[in-house]
Amino acid sequence: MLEVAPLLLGSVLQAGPVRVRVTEVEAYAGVQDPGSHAYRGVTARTAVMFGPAGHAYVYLSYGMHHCLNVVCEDTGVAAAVLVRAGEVVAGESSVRSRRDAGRSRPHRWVDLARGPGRLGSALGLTLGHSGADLCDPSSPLRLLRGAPPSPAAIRRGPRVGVSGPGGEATAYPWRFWIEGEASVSAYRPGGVRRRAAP
DNA sequence: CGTGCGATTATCT
DNA sequence: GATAATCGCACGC
Repeated sequence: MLEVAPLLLGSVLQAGPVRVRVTEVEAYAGVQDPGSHAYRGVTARTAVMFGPAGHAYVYLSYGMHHCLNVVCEDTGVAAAVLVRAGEVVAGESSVRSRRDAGRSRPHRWVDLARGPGRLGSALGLTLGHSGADLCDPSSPLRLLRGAPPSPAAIRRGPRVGVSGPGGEATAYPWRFWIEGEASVSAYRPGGVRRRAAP
């Protein structure tokens, strides 16, 4: 799975007219990872994470954000990669009709899919997308190959937003992103954001 | 420019 | 009934 995560960088997600190039991902193991939804075993929600690789796991975060994971490993082994950010490369008008609705000022282009919740909104995800086969041409949500980034531009660091007393974020440095991408540059690359240097 | 908090609901105990 | 893999805005300096 840790081998698959960086390979997702640069690939393209497609939902209807919208296409998003992935620039940031985060890996989650299954029962041995306290930060994973699969940590407590199989439930109705997490069942797809125990299914075959190449399917989508979509969940609702904080009651309002739909976040997308790509299931890795084979049936019986829970592992997934959370897609944290990307850049809109097609269908921008469809994205703006959702993202800019009821807002006084439009988003900057790089903000349209920066962050897991925003990316889910950009793609128009719903819980109905959970379990979709990303490799099936008839699926509403697909994963296409894109130009891979330069291997030298790939960075790795602590995960974001993982709760737990032991600091699981630093225990598993499983966040991967493309250095120099505008859609990730503001996302505390390398871990904690520093204040101005002394 | 940095920090703090409210929104809103599926899911699990 | 509590919790959560977040976001956007308000406010204080």
